[in-house]
Amino acid sequence: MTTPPIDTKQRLLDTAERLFAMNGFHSTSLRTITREAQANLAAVNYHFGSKEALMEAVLERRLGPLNTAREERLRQVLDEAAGGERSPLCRDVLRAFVEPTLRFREADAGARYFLLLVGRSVAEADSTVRQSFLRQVKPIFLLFKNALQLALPELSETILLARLHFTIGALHHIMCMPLQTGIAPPELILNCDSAFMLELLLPYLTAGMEAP
Amino acid sequence: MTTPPIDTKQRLLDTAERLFAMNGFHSTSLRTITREAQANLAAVNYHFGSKEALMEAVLERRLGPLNTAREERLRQVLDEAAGGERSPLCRDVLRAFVEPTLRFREADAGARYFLLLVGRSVAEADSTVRQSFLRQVKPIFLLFKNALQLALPELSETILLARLHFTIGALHHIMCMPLQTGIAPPELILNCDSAFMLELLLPYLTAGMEAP
DNA sequence: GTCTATAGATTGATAGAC
DNA sequence: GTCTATCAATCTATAGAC
Repeated sequence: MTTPPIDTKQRLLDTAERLFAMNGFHSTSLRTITREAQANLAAVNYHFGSKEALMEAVLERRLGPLNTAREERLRQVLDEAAGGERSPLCRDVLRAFVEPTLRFREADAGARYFLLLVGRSVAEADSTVRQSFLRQVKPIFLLFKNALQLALPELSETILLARLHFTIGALHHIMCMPLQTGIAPPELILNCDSAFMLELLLPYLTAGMEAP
Repeated sequence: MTTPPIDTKQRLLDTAERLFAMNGFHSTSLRTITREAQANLAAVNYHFGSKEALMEAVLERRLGPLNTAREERLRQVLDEAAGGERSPLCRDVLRAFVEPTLRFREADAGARYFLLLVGRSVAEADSTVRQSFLRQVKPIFLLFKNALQLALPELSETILLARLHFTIGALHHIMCMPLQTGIAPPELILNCDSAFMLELLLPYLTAGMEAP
């Protein structure tokens, strides 16, 4: 066979994921993507319809499974707590969000690029890209907001929402920084393993969320 | 006089600040900037030399004064503590960073756009823009890192650096979200006042930083 | 300093052969 | 599905008149 190891559509997704994450949506041209994916310039429009549809597909491919994993972990936590009628622990709820993310990060090299892309997509200035991302995370966001309200019933909704946003911000920021030069500490660079990162994140996020 | 109320250079800075913040560096063309600033297309290259130099100037104009204010507040905190030989309080160090930022936010409408731009610049995919921003915040970052090491001598440098990054992430995220639709809570939107925001931020950040 | 005009390059998208 | 060729629109930057 002279066909490449994986099909064109997959190669386009992998390449676009990496390039969008590293250089941004607007700075990455279809020419660059198709060249590096060893595909024809017209391939993106044939397989996806447009550059924006390609970005949407890049997000969807990984966000689907990741959010499913988060949802299942959260359900476990809630079931264990609601079997009795106790509230879930804040730390367990946070772990149900963070741990699948970090575990996901170790799946393959592309996943790491993807998380970099996610970290950047919230702050993305282009409204098409940002809205596409927000649309895909809104359901899981609301699920965790509700779980946290069970864990911390004494907090007003305003304070809880604000703290959830701080949490998301901290998490996304740390997924962005590792690939960057300069300010980021070497221990947090690309090769940092998930267990270590989780040990750094969980105490900080839990303490912040439970602050008086 | 038929000359406009403020000179062209200022109008270009104001307009670029707003458009870069709202739509991003790459999605904002010199044509759009000069049109909205009621200046000629060639004006940017005459006054600044290039589009990138314009961005650099936009960042410099506000980051200079803001960082000076942060530095002075930090010096006060350190002086009060070191006059005796006590360590500064973590909360006071954090407040020295956050409060000038929020106060700055109320100065004028442009400042609010600027903080949105700052929130986006850390995660910016374009390396020129990101590097330009990081270069301008690195000194103040190191100053606060040192102050926090005085406040929390029991933390290892790795943990402290990680937590400082989480803090920066939470702060920048919340400066980005307010102008966005969808997920952000209405209370955190554009019109949220600084005192309220400070009351939300400080307990969260302090608790996270001081976590066991 | 401000303007017009344009160079020079790059972009996303598509038509049509194979 | 893949390819070539190309369109039409965009962009930054600059040269040169006023």
